[in-house]
Amino acid sequence: MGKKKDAKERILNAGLKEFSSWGFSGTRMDKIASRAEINKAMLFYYFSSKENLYQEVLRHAVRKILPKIRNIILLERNPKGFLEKLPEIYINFFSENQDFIKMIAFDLIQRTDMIKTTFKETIGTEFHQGPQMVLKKIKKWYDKGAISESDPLHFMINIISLCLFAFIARPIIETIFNQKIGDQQFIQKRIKSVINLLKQGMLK
Amino acid sequence: MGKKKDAKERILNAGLKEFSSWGFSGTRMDKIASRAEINKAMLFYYFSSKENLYQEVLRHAVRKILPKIRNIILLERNPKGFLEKLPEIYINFFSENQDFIKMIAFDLIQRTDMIKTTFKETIGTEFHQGPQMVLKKIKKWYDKGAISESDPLHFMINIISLCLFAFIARPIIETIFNQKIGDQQFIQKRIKSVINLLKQGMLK
Amino acid sequence: MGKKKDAKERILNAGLKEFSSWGFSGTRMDKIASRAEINKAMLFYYFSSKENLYQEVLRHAVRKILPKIRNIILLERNPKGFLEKLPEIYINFFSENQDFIKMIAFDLIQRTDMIKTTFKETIGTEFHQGPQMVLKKIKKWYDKGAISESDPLHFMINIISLCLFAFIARPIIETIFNQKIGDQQFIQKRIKSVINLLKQGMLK
Amino acid sequence: MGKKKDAKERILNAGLKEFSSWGFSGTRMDKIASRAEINKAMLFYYFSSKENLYQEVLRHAVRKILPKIRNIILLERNPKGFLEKLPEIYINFFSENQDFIKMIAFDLIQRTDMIKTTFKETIGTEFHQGPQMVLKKIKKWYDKGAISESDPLHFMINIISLCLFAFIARPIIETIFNQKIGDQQFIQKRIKSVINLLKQGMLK
DNA sequence: GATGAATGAGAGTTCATTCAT
DNA sequence: TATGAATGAACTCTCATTCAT
Repeated sequence: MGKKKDAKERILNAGLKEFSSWGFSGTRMDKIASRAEINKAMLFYYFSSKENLYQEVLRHAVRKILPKIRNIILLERNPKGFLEKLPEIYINFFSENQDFIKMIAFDLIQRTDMIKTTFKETIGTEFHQGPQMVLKKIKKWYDKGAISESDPLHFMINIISLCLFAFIARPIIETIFNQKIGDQQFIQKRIKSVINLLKQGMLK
Repeated sequence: MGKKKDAKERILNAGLKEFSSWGFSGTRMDKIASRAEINKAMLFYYFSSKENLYQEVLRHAVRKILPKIRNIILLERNPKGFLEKLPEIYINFFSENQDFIKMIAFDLIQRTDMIKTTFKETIGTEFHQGPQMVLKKIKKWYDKGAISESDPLHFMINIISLCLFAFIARPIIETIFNQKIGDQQFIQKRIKSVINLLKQGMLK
Repeated sequence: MGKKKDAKERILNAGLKEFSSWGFSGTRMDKIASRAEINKAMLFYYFSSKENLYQEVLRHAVRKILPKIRNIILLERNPKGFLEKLPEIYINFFSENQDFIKMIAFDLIQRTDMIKTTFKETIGTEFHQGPQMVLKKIKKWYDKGAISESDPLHFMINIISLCLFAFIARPIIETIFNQKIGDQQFIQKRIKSVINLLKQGMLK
Repeated sequence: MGKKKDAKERILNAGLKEFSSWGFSGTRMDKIASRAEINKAMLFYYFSSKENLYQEVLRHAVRKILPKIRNIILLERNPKGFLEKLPEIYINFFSENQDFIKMIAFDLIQRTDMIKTTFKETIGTEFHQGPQMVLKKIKKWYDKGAISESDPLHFMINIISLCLFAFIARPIIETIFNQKIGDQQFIQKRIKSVINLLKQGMLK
């Protein structure tokens, strides 16, 4: 019984690695199979098609990640705490789950509809009306005069942009500014810089 | 008006459109050919391989874009002006050149080395020591007490993240927050939000 | 009776037929496939490329043939027997393996290095120091005054030329001298003529 | 006027080099063009197709060669002179015209009918009934008891085999016997060996 | 569940040949 | 004559998918 679950899990992990490295069309079923140490035909036995495997991998990853994010977003009641805690959690999380980020990034660029659906599904079951509630909460903060950004959407976009973008663009940043970005060091600095900017820039 | 000489240019444009939509392996040479209204064999006549065409498209795009960006970065002497002008120029530029952004994004995720090379080449000839000079300038601003971010690199990353990320992540933002992002409207708001955040958050 | 295991063998045979008829570039993978009664993709499944298939066919043929030749060459101890037996064996062998001859001939003319390598490999494992020993043996015959040709290399070249060349040049001979060469009849005469010439011409 | 003839001649020479190196299907029109320092379209202007160019090259070469050969064959009246002179002339000639030999060899293996035709044509106009007369002459020698080979055809095949084969098979001989064949040295030895063998082996 | 062999549709690439000028 | 661009058919090779065992 253990072996079976193993196989599916191994395939999903292998799929994540491959899809995140090569994108959908760049990924080869052979490579997933050999990475998962499984016969190629078994991929189809378990997941019936590349398309479907892709979606399952995405779903699997999204499902693993969303819960970790929603709590902070939903529970934190005051903006200062929000802006102090979110970046740390996000940045650490992203830096530890770069495969996942890459896969989503690929998907965002290319297959708009699929990730929309996947998120909707997962949000639907996991999140309920989370996002709307977050926006409402932020709106209230603004109405109370606690923050300076009037549009809750841009409030969130600002946060996410600052936390996430560096991980996608790192190679180009390294090239342009000719600076090797050391892992841990960079991440700690990034967290501090983002928190400072957000607090000074959006709190009143 | 040289229909003939056009061919190369037409191929490069078609290539940009296709590669930016489908990534490297997802792109079909047939589609590039028909988009460029040209016989498929001509692609190979001019560019000898898909790989090479891809690189040329990237190079072509980078070469077209870098010059437009460098002036503002290099010329502006005071941080307030810098933070007021850059976001507008960047965001407008990105929103008008989404193909290019997508293509670079694809490449960033997947083929780190190639884009590094391409940028180095182009920066080498176009930019000279621009990036280093920018970092020095920012450092000086900090030393004079004009800005609050001590690390020039993160100063720049903050700016670029806020300007660029929204264009990549738009579909997911639309989904999560269930809001259709109207083009012009969104862009104008984005510019304002970013400028506010940056000025309030990083100027002293 | 293993239809499956046959596949590789069938491909090698079909490859020999086609390559020997059309040369490397003249040969079509489709034709090999259909001659082997196999899906075209299987060629690549088993042999990965045309180039590689070609080499395997060559290797396969060389490996099949060398052993049959070496025994006579190595075992025969006196020159009279040598010159009487060799031509018969060679000529019969060549006439029954014309595909192989043609393929090697093609290769000789065109791709010198490859066949060198293939022979070296096969000789290395099958033949050990056979050729050198043969030359030494012939040298001894000359030293004892048993043969008139002082150079062992030309001794061997003479034999091989007389046995092999007619099979390559048959069409041109037929044309020039306007004589249809009947198979069995021609071969028997050829054997006799060669043996006579060699014995009378090189034995003392 | 000079330039024009130049072009055709240059193409024919380039064609000989290429066809003799790569065979018919292995030869690329592009390479012939660039070797002849001429635009590719001009090949077709002058020779209308690859097939036709090939035949012209063959014809051109055959026409250049046959006359040089026929005189000795036809004029020499006694077998001793015949067997002494022919090998030297043949071997020298072959060693100086290896391209031609290779091209014919390719053709022999592959496109039997074409070279038959080409030879017939050229023999028809240049040679008249030469070959038949040679065979008759040899027959007479045998009837007079001057030679030991009763079949004139094999008499000729023996000569040609010994003179020509070494030039085709040189690479394989070098490999098998692990001996580098020095050009001039080898040729002189070859001539001597062949003459000795033929005289001792076929003269009475 | 598991495997190696098989398949068909299509991808990138090549090449002789032709066109426009 | 001469050239660079253009074309279409064919070729090698790939890959998701299925079959037989």
